[in-house]
Amino acid sequence: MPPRRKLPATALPEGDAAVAAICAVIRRIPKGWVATYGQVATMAGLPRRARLVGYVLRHLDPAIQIPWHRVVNAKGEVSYTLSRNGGDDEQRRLLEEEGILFNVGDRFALERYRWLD
DNA sequence: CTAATGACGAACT
DNA sequence: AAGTTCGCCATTA
Repeated sequence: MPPRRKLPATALPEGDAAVAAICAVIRRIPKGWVATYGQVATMAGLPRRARLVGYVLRHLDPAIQIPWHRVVNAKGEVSYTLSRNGGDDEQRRLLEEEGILFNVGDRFALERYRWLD
C-alpha cells in the first residue's frame, strides 16, 4: 500500500520526508492544545513553509489518523475556507470538545492554548 | 512559459 | 482593530 495521502506523484522537492515530518509534528500536539501552521512547519524543519502545512493537511487522506484539527492559524482561529465544505465547523467542534473556548470573534486565546515543545 | 490561487504569516497603513 | 501588501512556494489554469 502506498502512503496514505492524496498528493500528486510529483509532490514536493523535499519528497515524502517533508510530508512525514509534518505529520510527525502534528501527531505530537497534545490533546487540548494547538499549534499554528507556521509553528508546525518550523518544527518539521521547514521554516517559512506554513502554506505547505496547509497544503498537506488539505490533501491528507481522511482515513488517516492524525489530530489535524489542532493546527490553527496565527490569529488564533480556524482557517475558514469555502472549499472545505463545512470541514472547518467540524474542526471548531473538535477543539471545543477538547476544552478550547471560542469567543465571539470566532477566535480563542492562542497564547493560552498554544503548545510549546 | 506566465498568471492566479491558496487550511499562511509578518509587516504596514 | 481591521484591511492591505508582500513574501512564500506547490499546484493549477
